[in-house]
Amino acid sequence: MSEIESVLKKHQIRPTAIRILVYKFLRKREVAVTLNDLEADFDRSERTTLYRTIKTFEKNGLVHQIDDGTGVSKYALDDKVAESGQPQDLHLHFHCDTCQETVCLTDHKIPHISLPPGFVSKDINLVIKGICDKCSNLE
Amino acid sequence: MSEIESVLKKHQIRPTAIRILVYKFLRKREVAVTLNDLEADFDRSERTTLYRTIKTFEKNGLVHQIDDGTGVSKYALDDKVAESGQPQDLHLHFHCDTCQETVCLTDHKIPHISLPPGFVSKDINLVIKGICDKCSNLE
DNA sequence: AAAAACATGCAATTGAAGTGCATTATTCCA
DNA sequence: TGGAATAATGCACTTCAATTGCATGTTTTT
Repeated sequence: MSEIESVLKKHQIRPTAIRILVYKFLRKREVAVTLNDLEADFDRSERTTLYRTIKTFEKNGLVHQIDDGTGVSKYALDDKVAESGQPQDLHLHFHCDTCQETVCLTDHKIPHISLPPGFVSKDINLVIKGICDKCSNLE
Repeated sequence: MSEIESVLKKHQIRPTAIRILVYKFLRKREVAVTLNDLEADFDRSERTTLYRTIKTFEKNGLVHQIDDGTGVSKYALDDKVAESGQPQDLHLHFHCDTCQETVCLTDHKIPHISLPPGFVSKDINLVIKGICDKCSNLE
């Protein structure tokens, strides 16, 4: 059994052909991908199948969904999870206004933010927009 | 001329009947509103007109758009701007999973976040999800 | 008062997300 | 093993927010 298959199985995901391909695709990309990105790379496959594939990955904690404010959902592998089995720590996302790419800054933990009395925090979404390292070097 | 009219004019917005009503509506609400909220309160008026009204307000710095991750855009008055003419400071938004309302925690400034070399920050979107003060008191 | 600029209303389009259902593939277990 | 049960896939279709085009109505300007 390949390494990829065992990663999927560890997450209770049946390693079908498409799922393995989608997983490989996510691995290959360092940036978060949209459903359209997937579709563009998988002419042979159905949008719905890709949609459900990514949703299955998400449900089983293999990817996380990113809302970067562009109005289109993006997804990225929870690499740490894939290896350790521990849920991915909260981290921030950076969206580049130039190349439109969104990346996980996995090493940048979100600082603790105190809330007014009565507010209970369960989840945090932090997206920073600007110019990414690749694009700023091109200027 | 009413106070509202002068606020609109200060922002180069012609104070038409609908615009004044929309502004009043935004004032009345302490939470961010969706287009649907507006529409529900303005049977007489057209969705498109409300849409364009809010977009005009946004373009002229009277409201800011909030993406709280629900997939529906919300809008809230830039109160400070309305008074001072200065752009609203970056602040965080809180979305309550219970009542589904989103509020601006205007007094909570977003802490400085250092980025890796090459990344330039232009804008920050920080949304915290959980239970708001009203809903946590009800438990 | 006429022309120009802007606001409004209605119809229609777009695009992402999601659902229903029939078909195909895989797993389970007698 | 073979057939029932379960899950995955493909296709069509729906939903819903966002947005645009265009005709009409209203202000503003001169």
